[in-house]
Amino acid sequence: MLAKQTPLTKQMLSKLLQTSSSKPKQLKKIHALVLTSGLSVKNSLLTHLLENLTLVGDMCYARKVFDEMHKPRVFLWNTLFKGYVKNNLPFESVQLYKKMRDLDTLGIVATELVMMYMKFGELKSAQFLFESMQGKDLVAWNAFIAVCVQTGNSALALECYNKMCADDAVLFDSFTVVSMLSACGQLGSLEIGKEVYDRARREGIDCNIIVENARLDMFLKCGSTEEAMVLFEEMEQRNVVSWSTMIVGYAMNGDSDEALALFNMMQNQGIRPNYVTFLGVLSACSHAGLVDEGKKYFGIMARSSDKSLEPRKEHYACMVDLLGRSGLLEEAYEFIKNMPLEPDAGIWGALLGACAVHGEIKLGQKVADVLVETAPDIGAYQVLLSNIYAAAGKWHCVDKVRSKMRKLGTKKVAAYSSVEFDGQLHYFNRGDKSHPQTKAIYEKLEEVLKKIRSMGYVPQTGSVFHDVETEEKESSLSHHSEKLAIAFGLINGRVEDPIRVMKNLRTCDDCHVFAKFVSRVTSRDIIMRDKNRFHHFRNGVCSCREFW
DNA sequence: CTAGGGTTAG
Repeated sequence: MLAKQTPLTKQMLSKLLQTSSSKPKQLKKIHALVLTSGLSVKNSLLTHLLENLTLVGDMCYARKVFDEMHKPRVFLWNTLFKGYVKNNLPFESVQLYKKMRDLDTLGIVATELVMMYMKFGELKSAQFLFESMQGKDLVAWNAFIAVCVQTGNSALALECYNKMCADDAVLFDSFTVVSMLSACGQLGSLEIGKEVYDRARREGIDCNIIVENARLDMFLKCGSTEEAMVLFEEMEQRNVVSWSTMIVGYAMNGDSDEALALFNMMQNQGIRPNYVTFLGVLSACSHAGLVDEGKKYFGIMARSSDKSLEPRKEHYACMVDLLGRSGLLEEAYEFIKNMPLEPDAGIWGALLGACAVHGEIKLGQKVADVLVETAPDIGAYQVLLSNIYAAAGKWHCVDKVRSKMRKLGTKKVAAYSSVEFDGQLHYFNRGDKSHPQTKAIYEKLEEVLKKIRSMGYVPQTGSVFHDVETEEKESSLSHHSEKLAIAFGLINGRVEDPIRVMKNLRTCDDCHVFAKFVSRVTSRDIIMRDKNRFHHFRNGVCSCREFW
């Protein structure tokens, strides 16, 4: 009764729409109320309704409401698109996109949508939409390339860059260059990275500090600390990102002394370190086993009056890594238990990694149990646990972990290595026979194995995690992806150039020993990047000094 | 009312 007599006001409707968020039926009722209220229906009033409908997933009704709107603004299109993304309806969104095609808001919304798909892990949808976009402008191309790199799809970014270069309608700019240098760093593609940069120079693109920082990072991620240092010294300006890039890069390349020296120089020059800088410093300590120094720097952060330098989860993970790697497993465990932040999978993962390095079964098991709860979908942790069991010869436990993984559908990431040659990346899996030079590669491998065996190389069968006979273990080991990659490098590269091998996972003991021997008998430098760090092999010695 | 792209770390 009362409701009928009380005139419905905009404020009331707006309130109503804001508070009722989760019941589709209620939302439809309110919509009816809006339509019959006689109030002039403004888009702003319908915005909440649209948002709520997309939240509850009633996209059909959301579309109906949207179609009733008068000249919807960009953000309203966006709301609907976001709804489609969230409810995983790529085809509807493309349909909507086609409708939008005649309007001038086209590019902006579609670009944002493509990025959103990528960030949701919907690679196929993102590609589908991106390719359906007609007359893409520079920003659209750049956005796609950038988001590819950000989501770890650098190979796709490279592909896209080539397509963009082939398209006469767009020219690239410094944004493109930065993303591409970043992509080349990820891929370990030194030649292509240089090519991109040289082309930018030729075409008169303004190579500002961001471009140079990206190039610096590219050199370091490709293991070329020499070129990075030359560039760093030549740079007209250096900001905190330049310094941090150097510190992080040198730490990753195993030169902790240089990393810490850079940190001191930076402070002497009055550049304030930020939290990323400290991540580099801590990781430098970690890779060199400098426990006391690491604690010192962590203490500096914790005591700093600068709020932005308060240790974050990543710093705690670094400390766990530092303690654990140095064999202080119990201390690392206590450190986690006492930390003021909620430990995440990355922190527990660091401890599990350390348990694996030191063959610590009991603690490893405990940590793995925690990780099954917090990150059941990350196969790497289960693999670590199973490796710990395997190293101790507890094969029935290995089987248990494996069958559990099978039951949960947890996937292992397959190991692969790559080597760049002649501006082209060559990929190898374990036991790979797909490369056109397969025959020559395996012959080279045999030849080298024979030579280094006579010099005392013994396969480290301890790093085979299957319960098989020794002979089988050796043959399984000898075809690891990094060995194939090294053999490929021996055949193809110039003798004076190092062989740069990029591996997606941690390398094994045997491949590490193998690379040392090979660097000695062939007099070639081998630079190997694994998931954690670089190993620079020269004349039978590795830069890591056996601590990794 | 605003609203698409870039560097270090994860």
